[in-house]
Amino acid sequence: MKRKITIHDVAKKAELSVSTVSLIMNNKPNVNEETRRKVLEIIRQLGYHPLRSARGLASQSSGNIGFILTEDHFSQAEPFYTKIFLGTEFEARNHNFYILLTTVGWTLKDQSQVPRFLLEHNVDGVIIAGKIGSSWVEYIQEQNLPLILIDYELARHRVSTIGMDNRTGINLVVEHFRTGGHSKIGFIGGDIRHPSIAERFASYRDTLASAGMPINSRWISVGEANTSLDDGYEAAKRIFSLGGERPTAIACANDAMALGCMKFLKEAGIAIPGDVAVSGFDNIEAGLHVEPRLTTVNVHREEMGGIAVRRLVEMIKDHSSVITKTLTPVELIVRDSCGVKESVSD
Amino acid sequence: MKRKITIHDVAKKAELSVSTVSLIMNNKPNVNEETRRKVLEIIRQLGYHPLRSARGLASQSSGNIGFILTEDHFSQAEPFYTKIFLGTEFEARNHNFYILLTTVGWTLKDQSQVPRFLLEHNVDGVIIAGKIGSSWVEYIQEQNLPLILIDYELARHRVSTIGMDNRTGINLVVEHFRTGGHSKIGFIGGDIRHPSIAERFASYRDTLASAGMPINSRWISVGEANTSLDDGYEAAKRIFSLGGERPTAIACANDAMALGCMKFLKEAGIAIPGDVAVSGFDNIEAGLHVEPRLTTVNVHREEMGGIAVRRLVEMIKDHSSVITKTLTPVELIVRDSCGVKESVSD
DNA sequence: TTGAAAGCGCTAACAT
DNA sequence: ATGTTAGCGCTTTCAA
Repeated sequence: MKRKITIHDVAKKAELSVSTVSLIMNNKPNVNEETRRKVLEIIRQLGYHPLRSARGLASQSSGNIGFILTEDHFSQAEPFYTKIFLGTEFEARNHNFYILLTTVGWTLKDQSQVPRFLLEHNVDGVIIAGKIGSSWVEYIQEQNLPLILIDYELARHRVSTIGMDNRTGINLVVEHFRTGGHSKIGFIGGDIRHPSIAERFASYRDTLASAGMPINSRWISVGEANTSLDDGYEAAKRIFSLGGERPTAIACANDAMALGCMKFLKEAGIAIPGDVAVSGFDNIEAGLHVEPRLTTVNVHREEMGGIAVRRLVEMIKDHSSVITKTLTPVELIVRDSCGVKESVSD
Repeated sequence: MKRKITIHDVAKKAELSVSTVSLIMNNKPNVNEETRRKVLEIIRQLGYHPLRSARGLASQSSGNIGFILTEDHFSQAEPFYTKIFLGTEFEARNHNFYILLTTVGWTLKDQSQVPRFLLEHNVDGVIIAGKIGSSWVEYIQEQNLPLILIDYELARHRVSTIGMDNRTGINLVVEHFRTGGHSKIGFIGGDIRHPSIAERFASYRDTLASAGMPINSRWISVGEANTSLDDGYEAAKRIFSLGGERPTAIACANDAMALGCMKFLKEAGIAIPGDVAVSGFDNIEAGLHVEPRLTTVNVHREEMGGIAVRRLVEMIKDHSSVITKTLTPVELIVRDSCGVKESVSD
């Protein structure tokens, strides 16, 4: 049984002390270049690799990043947050970190709910994706752990965030409708308490206002409990059950609700985009498969995860606690549900 | 600055030695019940939690499970393997393990390709999902690491696997077509070298044969390089470009290819299911959004991941190296693309 | 049933 | 620039 190769084996073969080898393993300065080269070569020959748990114990670091998602976000059919998670996994490799994933309840009620990776000091920093109770943010900050929020923010907390350019996204949509000849544009928002949704709604209003277009509250539905397909369906039903003038276009705050909206319109015999144009936000897979294909706003989900990891690794390494807010860009994707051809010029 | 609570703090407060506390932490026998209770209570009071890396170093175990995916499986648009991965994440929590994910190339070419978690002994076992080069299996087995394959197997290697009941799945599809009045049933297989696809193809032939139905090689396409939507499209084009009698139903070996097949048929002006019925396999999200909605076979992806973790944890804890092959059940999901209503009786 | 003590393999002060 | 050494916090023989 061949024993595992340790740092001592390397030191012995190099006729040096373990501390020198350790310095080299960790790319520390103050090492003779020749020595470094020699040791590196011996390490290669021996196939030496330091044991993660030994490094962890000695250096009080785990090499892991915790990723926290609320249970309902995790179990969503549409893998919006899953994509973000995979983006973190991918980027983490470039920094020699691994991601530990866990789901939690909405708020931190008692100690038994705390993820094991926090209790066992098995992560060096934490990423939280999506809307979550502030108690979690507070708990993690009390542990002095670097923290990043993705697609969420808490006004009353100093915490770095990665978001997306919601305002520009909806602005592009509404402008696209407007230049395509629409003047009666509605909005389906779902749960307006989510910061991203609120921004999208605000941008809808601002864009209409600055274009001098009418805002009709009967074309707007933002009071749903959530932002699911069913919420979109119900919202559309609400808007189109009202008498009076109807909108000719509906900007939905996400693709799921846009799909629900389309479902209702189809059932009601309202033609898309003939009678009513529809747009979404997020660019989920399903939007490609519906008939007509959904016009939407693309969000770079994997990249958001990647950026979060890069920022977090910075925070871990530099011990810097500068608060940053990063916005990732979005772009309009014109497909068939909006009935407006993309103009050649801008 | 309040120091971290260690096992010594617990021992001191309990007026016992650390070894006794350790025994209790690890649920070992030969401890006085009263002592155990007392210590447990003190642990609770102190809010003590052992440091993962310290346990790891002392016990030569990491508390992690490695999950390996080939790069192309990872980056697939349709999250088939992602679902399996999330299933492992979920189940791992029940066993106090975390999952470390990594992607690798098709074959293990040189040492620098080996995932860091293997080199650093940072996993206690490994799960591989999907088709992969045998060199990886060999490497991991050389390390004496417990290993499970999901949705793949290697005839020449002794390794435990988790699969799905491919034969029953296709059997249900073909029988459904047959009892619905179809007698000319084709098959689109894509990359027949994948064991799951091969089983589905075999089941297609067997079912037709035992029903005494004709097998027409011109209704079959199994020579594609892959199993993507495009492969399905090309396969359908091939089949329907041939002269002579055409099939009235096509069983596709997965949903992606079924979608591609439908795309071709639509473009060719062939009605679904009026002229040709289509079925898939896997039950991916997109099948719900196409028009007509896709009849398919449901596969319990998350559960496959969960079962893999349970088996692997057994292997880790018992040091048992019994080889098992587990099949998860599947079920037919009748929707609109097959034009056959589900019969009330069986 | 409990305790003493020797590591596990590495990092990081401190010394040279 | 390199070496010595004391831990990091836990598990695990072995002894009592």
